[in-house]
This record gives sequence, C-alpha cells and structure tokens, in this order.
Amino acid sequence: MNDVLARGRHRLWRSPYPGGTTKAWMTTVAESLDIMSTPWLDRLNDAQLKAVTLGDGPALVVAGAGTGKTRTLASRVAHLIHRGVQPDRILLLTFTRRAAGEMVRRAGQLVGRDVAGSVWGGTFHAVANRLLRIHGRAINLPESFTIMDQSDAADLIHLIRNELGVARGRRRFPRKETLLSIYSRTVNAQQPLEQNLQRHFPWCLDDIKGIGAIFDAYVERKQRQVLLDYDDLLLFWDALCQNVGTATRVADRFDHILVDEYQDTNSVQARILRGMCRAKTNIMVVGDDAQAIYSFRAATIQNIFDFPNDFPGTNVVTLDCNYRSTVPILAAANAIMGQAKKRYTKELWSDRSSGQRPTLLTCEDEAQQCDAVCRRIITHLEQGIPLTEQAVLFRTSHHSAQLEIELARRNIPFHKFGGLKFVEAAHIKDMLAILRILENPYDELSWFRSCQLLTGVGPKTAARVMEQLGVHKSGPTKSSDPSNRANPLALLLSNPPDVPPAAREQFAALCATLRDCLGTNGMREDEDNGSEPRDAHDAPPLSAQIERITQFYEPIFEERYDNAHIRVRDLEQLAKIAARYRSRQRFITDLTLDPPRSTSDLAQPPFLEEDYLTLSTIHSAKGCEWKVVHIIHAADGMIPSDMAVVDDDGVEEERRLFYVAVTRAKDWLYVYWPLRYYHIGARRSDAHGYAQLTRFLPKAVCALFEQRTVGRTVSDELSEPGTATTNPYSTIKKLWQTPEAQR
DNA sequence: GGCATGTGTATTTTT
DNA sequence: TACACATGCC
Repeated sequence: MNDVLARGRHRLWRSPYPGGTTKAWMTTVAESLDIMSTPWLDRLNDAQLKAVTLGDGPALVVAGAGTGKTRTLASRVAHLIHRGVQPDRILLLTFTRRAAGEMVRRAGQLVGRDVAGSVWGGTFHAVANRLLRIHGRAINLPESFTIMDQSDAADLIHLIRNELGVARGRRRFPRKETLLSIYSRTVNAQQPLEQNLQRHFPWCLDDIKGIGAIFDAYVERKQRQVLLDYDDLLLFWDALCQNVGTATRVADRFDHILVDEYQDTNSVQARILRGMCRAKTNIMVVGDDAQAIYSFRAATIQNIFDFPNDFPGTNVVTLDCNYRSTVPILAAANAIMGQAKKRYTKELWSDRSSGQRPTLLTCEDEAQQCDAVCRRIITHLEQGIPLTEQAVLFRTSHHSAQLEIELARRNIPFHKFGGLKFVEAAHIKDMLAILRILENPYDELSWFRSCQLLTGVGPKTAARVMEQLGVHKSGPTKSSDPSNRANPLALLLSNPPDVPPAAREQFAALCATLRDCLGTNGMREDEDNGSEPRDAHDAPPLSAQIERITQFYEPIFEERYDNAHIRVRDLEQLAKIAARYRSRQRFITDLTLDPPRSTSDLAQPPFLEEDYLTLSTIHSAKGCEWKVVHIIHAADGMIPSDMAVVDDDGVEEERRLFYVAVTRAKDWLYVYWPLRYYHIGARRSDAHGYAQLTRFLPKAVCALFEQRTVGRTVSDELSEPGTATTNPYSTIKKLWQTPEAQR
C-alpha cells in the first residue's frame, strides 16, 4: 500500500500541492487537507487495488458480475489522473452512454468533477462520431455527415429494394430489418456474405445475388448522401486508424484507453483498439465471458481470449469477489452458469450471508403473474424498499405489456427501458426528418418522409419533387461535400417544383417552415439582415426552429394519428430535450446515438414521480443492480427465446442472458413463470397451451429456490378458504348490539 | 397516383 | 397485435 501511494505521486499533473512521497508526510497532510487523501484506493480489495494501480502496458481485467467493476474503472481513471495523466488524454469506452456518465461521475467524486469531466467517455459509436467530426475530412468524410439510426437504415434499404425490384414476383424476399441485420453482421464480423448467410440466415441463401446488389446500392447511396449508419461509424474510425495521414494523429490524442464490457465487442472494435495502440499499449479492457450477450451484433468472446496474444505482456487480473448479491442468490447464479457448455471464469463468491433464498413462483397464467408481481412490489414498498430499488426484467420488450397495464391500473409509476424508443415513434421521426433536411439537404430519406407528410403526396410525387431538386444527384463536382453542389434546399426556395393541387397549400407551408428555420428571410424581418447569404449565424435558435416546425406539423399530426392527444406529449418532450441544445447538429446526433427511451403511454412521465419502478429488458439491465429483482416469463420459449434455440450457441447465449438477469439482484430475487399461455400455436383462438419452466432451472437448480405456487388450480372464481378478513354480518351486528357486547 | 380497406403474417435483444 | 403488402376505387 505504501508503495502504491508513493508511486501514485511522482508525476503530478498541474499539481496544486507539493509532491511529497513518504507515507508519514502524506498521512499528516491528508489529515489536515482532504485533498491529499487517496479515496480512490480506499475500500478496494487486493485484486481491485492491483487493477487500479497497474502501471503502463496492456491489462485484462476479468470481472465477474457484481465484483465492483464500475468502482474499479472509476478508481482507475481517478488514479491515472492523479498519477499525472491529463484527463482529456484518457479514453473510456463503455457500452452505453449512461455507463460512461456514471463512471466519469464517480471518478469526479474522487478527483474533482471539473477534472474528470474532460475524460473522453462514451460508447464506441459516440467516440467515433466525435473523432470523425474532427478528423473525418482527412479520409474524405465531410464533417456535416448525418447519422442514421437502425430504422432509417432499414428504410433506406427498403427504398433500394423496391427500386431494384429484386423482390418482385418472387416468393418472399427477406424483410428490410432482416436485410439490415445481415448487412450489419457481415460488416461487423468482417465475414463474407455467403459464409454469414450460411451460418446465421440459411433461409436467405437463395437470394444472395439480390442481397449483394442491395448492399452495393446501399453503400453507394450512403456515400453520396453523406449518411453514416451505426456500423459506418466504426468502419470510418477504423479507417482513421489505418490511414497513414491520420493514424498517428488520432492515436496520439490518448495516453490511456480503458474499455468496459469487452466481451461484447466485435472484430471491428477490436481492430480499432489495435490501431489506437500501435505506438503505446496503455490499454485496459474489462470483461466477463459469462455475460456475453451481444453475439447478434457480431460481438465475439474471442476478443477476450485473443487479447493477451494481440497485446503481448498483458497483465491479467481476476475479480471474483461479489459485493452485490447475497450468498443464496449467488449460489443460484453459479448453479445456472454451472451447466454452461463452456465456462472460463471462476465461480463468484460472496460473504453477504442471508437466510432468504431466491423464490421461484409458478403462476396459473399471465394475469396471475402480473398480480403476483404487483403484490410483491407493494409488499417490499411497504417494508421500506422504494420502487427505485426494484426492477422487473424480461427477455423481450413486449413481455411487459400486460404488466404495464396492471401497474398503471394500480398507480404504480414505472419507467421502461429497452424496446421501442422515443425517436422511433413515427411522429418524432416526422419532426426530425424536417430538421435533418436543414442539416443535410442531400438526405434523401428525410426528404422522402417530409414530402409524404403532405396530403396528396405519395411515393411517386415525392420522388419527382426530389428529382427536380436534385436531392440524389451527385452534383457538378466529384466531391461528396454538399456545400460544393447545387443545394436542393436553395433550389426549393428559389424555384419550388410543382405539386398536385391538393398538396399546394401544405407544400407552401413546408417551404415557409424551412425558410424560417434557415433564417434567410422571414422570421425576423424587422432585424433586417440585408442580403447576407444563408448561413448558420443567421438561423434562429434551435428551440425556435422546433417551435416553427411544430406549428407546421401539428395540424398534419392531428389529422394523421387518431391517438394524437397521447402522442402530443412526445412532441412536447422533444421540445424540452431540444431546449438543452444550441447546435442543431449536436441535437440530431445525440438523439440518434443516445436516444431517450420512451415511457409507456399509460404511465405518468417519470420525471414527475420521484419514486418509480424499473421495467427493463435483460439486455438493457446490463450493468445495473437493484435490491429486489423480479424476472418474469421464465418459461421455455421466452427464456430461452424460441428464436434463439436453433443452435447450441444460441441456447448458451440465452443462458448467459438469464445469468445476467439473476445477478442483478442484491437481496431478493423472484423468478415467475406462468403455467398456461393463451394463443400458443393457434393464433386468434381461445386455445391455450401449457408452458414449461425454463430449461435453465432443472431440478437440481430449482432446489436452491424456495418454490411457491400462485393462484388457484380449481377455478378462478373460488377463493382460498380461510382468507376472509371481513364478514358482512360483523358490521350489521353493530346496529343492534349493545356497546358492551361489541367489546 | 393517392388512399382506404382488407388480408395475411411474423413475432428478440441494441449502438 | 401491429405492421407490411395487395387490391380496388376515386
């Protein structure tokens, strides 16, 4: 420890205090000056301390669930800063932006918020975005590129599929979502299409020619329109690292790289890291192969195993002491992983003893399951465990649908993570499309969408208008930079194309809206901007732009959606988020890279409620923990998902998923499964089928659970005997009983 | 060419 | 159940 402290002192970065090194000196000063304490080294166990204080060079930290990984990484950041590394030369790559924020926040508590705040923290995609806005030009990427989210990308593929006519007349051709995931997987795994199809999409093999043609057109189209999809962000970052002119400049930005959730990175990401570390290998990756749950995104555990080979001289540290869960919960978790075909990490251990075993609840049907969950949530709430310390986890987003209704009915506020996001809602996409035209006038998809907002304009008219504006022409110069080409927006305002009479009025309104948002003329005529060319300085503030677009859009919106009164809250929400931004580009980008998650229409907006329950897909629950965890639908076909059981690897991944769910619990774990599902097999019938308990809980593992049955087996109408607490006669009797008799 | 209506179907997980 | 696709009418 002494040694560690001494070592931590020798290169103080902009040191506000003298650089003493002896423990005696430090102890004295530390007592008088809080600033001299080393809180990031406090309360760490030996393994954590080792990881935090490792010197330069590559390191692999194998960190099981709940072993204090976040604390270790945050402490490492604090330690590095304290050791003299400049915060903005530390790159912290995490799986979600939320995780990055949390670690930087914790590091900030240790070394000061302002200092830690300049650490480069974020997802691979967010960091790629940042780097590409700075260095992209060097690889011919204009800095004004637009990022497509998944559904944008799928829509573009859809457009191309229709244009190419590959799907016509034939039996069913892969859906746009399928095509996108094939594309994404091919790119991310860096595998030939055919191999990928054989392995993961065998039913699409016959269409390989058409698929290839679509991919060609898709790539070409993105390039012309300066659009990047999620995968492109990684590819272009990788290109920065491979390109002679930029490789050194990009890599030199950082002295230390830390990567969280390394088991869920794919080959492109691994290659990026190798590229970033060509000159110096100060890289620490943290991961747990037992928690690898993103193979559908082409993540591969192989990255963890290959790490020591890729980076010779790697220090390996294993964290296996679990601080999160009680012994009985951990025993169950270990038993679940114990059946895995392959297993690399050791079992976890804990000294948090408890008499409370996890509970397995067999429910009559889904309604009973909902009821049981709600009742237990309330019981714990009454025991003093707030809703924020409780979570309900499930395999797929719609698994919570019935529960959401029940929670709303009982006025239990909740916040749902995972599933359809706010920005994927059609009405939000409509608003964003208009904003995106302003940002990138060559964004075909946004034009296409915006045009079709107008009544009387369908795909054909939209295409014609876009053609006239030259939206997807490659323009006079060969450069892909929009500013070098005739701008479709300028053309629209100066020389608007003709539209069908039915659409004329709305079309004019759209033009006026775009003009106002650009700020060329109008909006502030009183300020007299003269004949200034249109540019960013002239444009009204973002919030005014949103307001203007809303003004245009609201009548259309109300016409178009029959539940507009519910959805209108989302528009308000959008305006609220926008209020935090000054730059339109930042706003659009952030919304794409870190979309706010929609809450249920039925629930109160969570920001109004202080205490709310968390509903989450297991994927989205990664890295989180709660005192009480309820896992619902633990039936075969749900967990593991029917979709995943086509091969062994799929089942194994589902097992890890279940393991992740179980290890989120600190003190109480409830696993529910409904005995009976309606609409199994035959759809639209009253038929029901009987489910089976998930295969991940065989008898031997079940023995570690307390087992209960919920509901009645005879009839729903019959109540259990002896549970009545009121008797109708007891109140009536009061009417004639004497006071003495009542006592 | 747009739009309303009807029919069928396929259903994960996320940056 | 919600969404994609086809059909037929304006």
